[in-house]
Amino acid sequence: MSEHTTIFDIAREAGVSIATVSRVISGGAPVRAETRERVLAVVAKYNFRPSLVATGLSRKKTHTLGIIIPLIENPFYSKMCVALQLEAERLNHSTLLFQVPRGTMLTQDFMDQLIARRLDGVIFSGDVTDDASSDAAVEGMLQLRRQMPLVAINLREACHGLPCLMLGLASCSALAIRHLRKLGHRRIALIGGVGSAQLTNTREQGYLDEMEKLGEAPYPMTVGESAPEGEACVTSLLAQLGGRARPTALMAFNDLVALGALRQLKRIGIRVPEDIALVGCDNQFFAPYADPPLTTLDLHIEETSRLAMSLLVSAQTANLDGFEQHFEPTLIVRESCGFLLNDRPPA
Amino acid sequence: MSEHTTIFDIAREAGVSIATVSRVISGGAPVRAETRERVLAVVAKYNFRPSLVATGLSRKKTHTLGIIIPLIENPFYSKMCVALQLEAERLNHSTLLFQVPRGTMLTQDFMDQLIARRLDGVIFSGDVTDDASSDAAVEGMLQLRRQMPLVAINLREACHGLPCLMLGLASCSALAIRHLRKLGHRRIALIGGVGSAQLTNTREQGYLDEMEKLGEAPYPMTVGESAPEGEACVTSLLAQLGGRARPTALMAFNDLVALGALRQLKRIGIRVPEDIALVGCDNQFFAPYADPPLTTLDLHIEETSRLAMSLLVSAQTANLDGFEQHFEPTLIVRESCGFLLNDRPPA
DNA sequence: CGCCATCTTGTAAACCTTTTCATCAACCGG
DNA sequence: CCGGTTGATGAAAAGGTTTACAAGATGGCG
Repeated sequence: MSEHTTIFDIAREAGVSIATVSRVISGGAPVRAETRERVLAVVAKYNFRPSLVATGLSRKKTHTLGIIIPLIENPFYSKMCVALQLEAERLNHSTLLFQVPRGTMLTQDFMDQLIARRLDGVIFSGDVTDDASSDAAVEGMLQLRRQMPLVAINLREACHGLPCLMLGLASCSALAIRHLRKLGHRRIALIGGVGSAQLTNTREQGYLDEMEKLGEAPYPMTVGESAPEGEACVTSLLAQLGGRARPTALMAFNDLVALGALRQLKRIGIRVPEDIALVGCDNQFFAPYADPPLTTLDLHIEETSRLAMSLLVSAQTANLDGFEQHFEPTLIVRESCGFLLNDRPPA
Repeated sequence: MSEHTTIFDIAREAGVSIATVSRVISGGAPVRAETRERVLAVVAKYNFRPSLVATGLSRKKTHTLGIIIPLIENPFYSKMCVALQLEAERLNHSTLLFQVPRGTMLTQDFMDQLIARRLDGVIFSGDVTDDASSDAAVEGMLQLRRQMPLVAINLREACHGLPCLMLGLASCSALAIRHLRKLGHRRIALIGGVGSAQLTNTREQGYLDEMEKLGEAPYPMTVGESAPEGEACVTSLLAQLGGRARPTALMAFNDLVALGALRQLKRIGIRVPEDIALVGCDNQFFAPYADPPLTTLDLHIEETSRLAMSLLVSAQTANLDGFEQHFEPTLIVRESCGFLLNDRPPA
């Protein structure tokens, strides 16, 4: 396309040196008022902006951040991505988007590419599937961090001083189960999950802990995080009951799984919440529109994401090693668990 | 962070000049086999990759593309974004994500920023709200195109030779209405929309045209594109009937609006599909999980997005002026419109 | 054996900024 | 009136790569 006007063009037309132009533009050093005006006029005339690739080279700051998530289409990550991008923009940075599917590890090639781009930092989010890829993921993050600031969202536990914001995944289960408990449920099953072997700060962990406190044996666990998988989960759960009484309440890994469960339950004639209670997770936009509207948990991703992003850009001057913060979910009560008489909202 | 190894380091250690290193890396020019091996060994040893900001400067190609959409959280754009990013990656490019809310025009500042980043191209998608911002958007795209390749997804009509992929938005309405017609409906209303004054290739246009062919007066139109707005739309539609018989079928602007409508209809005791048929649009992931599952239209966004992206990168060598392609939606029949007796799928 | 074409490699310019250092003028206090 | 600041500006280096051009070596051919 057309040639870009450079700082030389501006300098020539304004009758000054390029150093002076640079000074009036970046505004750091003193320039005589009259000179500044003259330069500014030419700058305005040509709508000149210094090439960010050139400034990137000389300043060693690209004003570009990376976002690494499994898949934008997952509404959980959509939310995160919206908040991250908007916050980055507010802080004068652009965001490069990368999707690396869950369970896929960060290849050396991928990381080299990030490094070659000289990003000012990177946000990494995405659970890990099993111990092998978990270790690989952590290894990858550590390697990346050696080259650029990194903050992780939703790491399971503090490790190697990686700056990290942890969503209260285990708390989700705890909150949900306590809620169900108050409504009189004891036979509670967890459906869906990511099938990881290491359980620290996962919904699985919270479920197991809370059931133990309750003195109830946990139900067999199933794997899945999408709506179709949610359907399969209830089928599979029901098939694995082996004589044990059917649960009176289901806790879904997320709202997607809950949606699938809802459909499958309906299909086989189990009513929600009359026959079985159901609680979702993530408070997705569609949760209020399920039938019945889903009781769910809000993980405050937007807030967390914003914080992660501002932390990341501050990391360019401050040291974030070992930074760590936990976020607690809040319960959103709708109708999928039924109500005690005095809890029922005014109709 | 740690200093990066540069081409100088490699050259020194391999005992050659930087030009030679560059040649073995980019592989264009002939290098003696033995020299190549020696350089490659050092490159491997340090895991060297040329800085993309430096190559960007000297080659005038950043291998970076921009994606401009209104809001990732909207599942329509999520889908698009997934496909765009993945395809770009496949073609060895990274994607910068920008969200500019619908109705907000591209500010000069924003565009200058894109230009300053020396992007290799940009994908623009996002309907426009009214004529003023539509003109502004077109103006913006034209200005951008003067500086870098651009392809638009879902422009309403060919204009000024902007390369453009058009989703068959009007066809959606036509397809939906013809389907409803076959099921015996004539009193059909459109709910939701973007409230634009210029109707070319919009669902509104298709609706109006098709109703005219049908010899039916169109129902008043409402505005909205989210689920909560969908609820409001049915309320507002019902309030504006003014004595006219209630429609027997509703066509929603998209699945989100349909979801909202479903909820509101249920609330006021109108059953779907028994009392009123409903068709959505976009075939979102949640459409099969609505109750009843939504009959909807698939716009083939993934395919379109992939094409848009590959077009964009090819645009760096080819001329795309005036390129234009239309995509036709396909109807996805589920249960929200009911069935003629012989159409009912096997239970 | 001399000349030309071919390979291989190095030097240096170009890409576009920022920033350090130097220069020069003006100004201040003594 | 002079040495020392201070302020404004330019020259040039640095940042990391690609590439046009030059140069040296090698081989073929007459």
